Amino acid sequence: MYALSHHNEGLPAIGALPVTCVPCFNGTVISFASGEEVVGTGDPTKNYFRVIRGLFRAVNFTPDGRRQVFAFYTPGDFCGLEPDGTHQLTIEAVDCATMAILPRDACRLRMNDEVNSALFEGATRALALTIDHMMMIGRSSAEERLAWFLTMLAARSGGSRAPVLQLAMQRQDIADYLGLSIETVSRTFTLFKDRGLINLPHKRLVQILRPDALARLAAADRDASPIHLELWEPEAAAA
Amino acid sequence: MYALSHHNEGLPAIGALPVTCVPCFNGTVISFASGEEVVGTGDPTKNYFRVIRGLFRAVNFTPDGRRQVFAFYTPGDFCGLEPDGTHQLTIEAVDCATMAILPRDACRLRMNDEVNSALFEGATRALALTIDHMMMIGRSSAEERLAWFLTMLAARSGGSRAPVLQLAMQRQDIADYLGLSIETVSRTFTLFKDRGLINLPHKRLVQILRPDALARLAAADRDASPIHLELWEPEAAAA
DNA sequence: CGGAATGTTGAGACTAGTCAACCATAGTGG
DNA sequence: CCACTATGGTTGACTAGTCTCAACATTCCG
Repeated sequence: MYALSHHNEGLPAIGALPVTCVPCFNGTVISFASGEEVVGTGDPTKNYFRVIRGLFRAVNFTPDGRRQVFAFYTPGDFCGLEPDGTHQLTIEAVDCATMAILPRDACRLRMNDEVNSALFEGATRALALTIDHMMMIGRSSAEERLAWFLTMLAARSGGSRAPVLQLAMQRQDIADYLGLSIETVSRTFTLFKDRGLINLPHKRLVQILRPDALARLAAADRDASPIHLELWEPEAAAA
Repeated sequence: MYALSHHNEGLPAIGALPVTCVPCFNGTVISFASGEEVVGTGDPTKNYFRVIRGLFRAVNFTPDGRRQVFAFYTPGDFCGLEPDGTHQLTIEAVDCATMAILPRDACRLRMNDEVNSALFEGATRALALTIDHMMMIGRSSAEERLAWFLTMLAARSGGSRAPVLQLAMQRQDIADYLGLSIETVSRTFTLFKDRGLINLPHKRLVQILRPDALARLAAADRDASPIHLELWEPEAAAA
C-alpha cells in the first residue's frame, strides 16, 4: 500500500531484537534502521520508549488504508505511552535512530502511589482518545466524523444495542469538536435520519436505529458493504 | 477567571463520596453552572482536575477566533494535565457539573521516583503537543499547516534566526502528519518558495528566509498583516 | 545508462464552508 | 392565553479549497 511501511518485512519483534544493547535508564538501548518498526499495531504493550538519537514516527491506518502520522519523536521524547494491552500506533524509525527501552513492569513497581498512578493512567488514556480524535479529524468525511462521534457517545453511555443518546452539548460544540461547520453537522444529522440510521425525536435526543451501520461508517471502513447505498425499509424502523 | 471558590454549597466533602464513584483524594469538590469556566487560557497551572459529575469541554481559540473543542470530559476523566506554567486550554462546564480539584503541589510531593515523574511529564507533554496538532488539523488551511510544521521544526532545531532545516522525513510523511495530500504539500512548498518565505536548495533542505511571516501564518493570525498579499523583493533574499 | 522511487505540476471533480433565509422552541410579559 | 423575542437549529444556493487522476521531472543507486 505505502512504500514507507514496507521496509520492515521479516524483522523480529522488539523482544527478539539481536541488536547491540547498551544499559541505560535501567533499560536497554536499541538502534533501528530507516523504516524499521519498533512496535506495530496490535503488539502487546510491554515497554515504554524514549528516543536517544534520530527521528521516529507514530503512524496509524484506517481499515481502508488511509494513513495518519500521529507524531514525530525527537531525542528526549517518550513514546509507547498507551494505556491498553496492545499498541494502537505503529512506531517506526524515520532515519537510522536509537531508542531506550523501559520495561513497564519495572515502572509499575516503582509507582506505588495510588493517586499518581491514576494520574498517569489518565494522561495516557487521554492520549489514546486523542489518537482516535486526530485520526478522525485528519482523514474523515463529515459523515464518518458524525458517525464516529455518535458511536463513541453510545459506547460511553453503556452497551444498549439501540441506545438513545441525550446530547448535553449543542450543535456548535459538536461542530467544533469534529472540525466541521455547524451547518454541515446539521445536514449530516438530517442525512442520517433520512437514511434511517437514527431518529431525532428532539434536537438533543438521538435514537440510534442501526448502531452497526454507524460503527462501520465510523471505522472509516470503506471496503465494507456500501452503507451509503443501502435503502432504508421504513417498516423496520417504525417498530 | 477562576471560579474555584464558588458553588460548593451543600456538596459532600470528597471523602463522603461513594467509593465506587472516584478514588479518594485529599482534594475539594466544586460544582459549576452550565457554561462556567474552570480554568482559562493563560491561567497558572496550580491543579489537576477530575470530573465527578456532568460534562465538561476543553476548548481553544485561534487568534482570529476559530474555535476547536479538544475533548469532552465525563465522570472519572482527568483534565488540566498540561505540562507548562499556564493553561493552554480553557475548561468549561457544558451542563451543571462537578469537579474534584487535585493540587499539583501535593501530587508532586508524592511522586518522588525520577523515572515515573519523567514518564508523567512525557505523557502530559505529548498531550500538549497533540493539542497543537489537532488545533492545526481541525481548523487550518494547507498554507497554515505547512507554516506550522516548518515553524515547529525550526523551534525544535534550536533558535537560529534564519534556520536551515534538514527534513529527515519525506513528503508523504509530512502530508500524512498534516492531514493533506502529498500534492498539496508539494504545491504549498512551491508557493512558499515563490513568495520568498523559504528557499529549497534540495527537496529535503529548507532554508527559512522569513521566520516571522511563517510564524504568523502558523499561528493562524489572519488579523495580522496580510502575508499573502506581501510582495517579495528578490534582492533581499538573494543575499 | 537505465530503472525505481520520489517529488512537482496541471486539469477537473467534489466536499465542505460561507452567506443568507427560514423554522422551531422556550421563555417573557401584557 | 397569546404575541413577541431570543436562541438554537435547519435548509438552500453558491463558492472556494483540497483531492484525485494523470503526466512529467528529478534524484538516487545499482
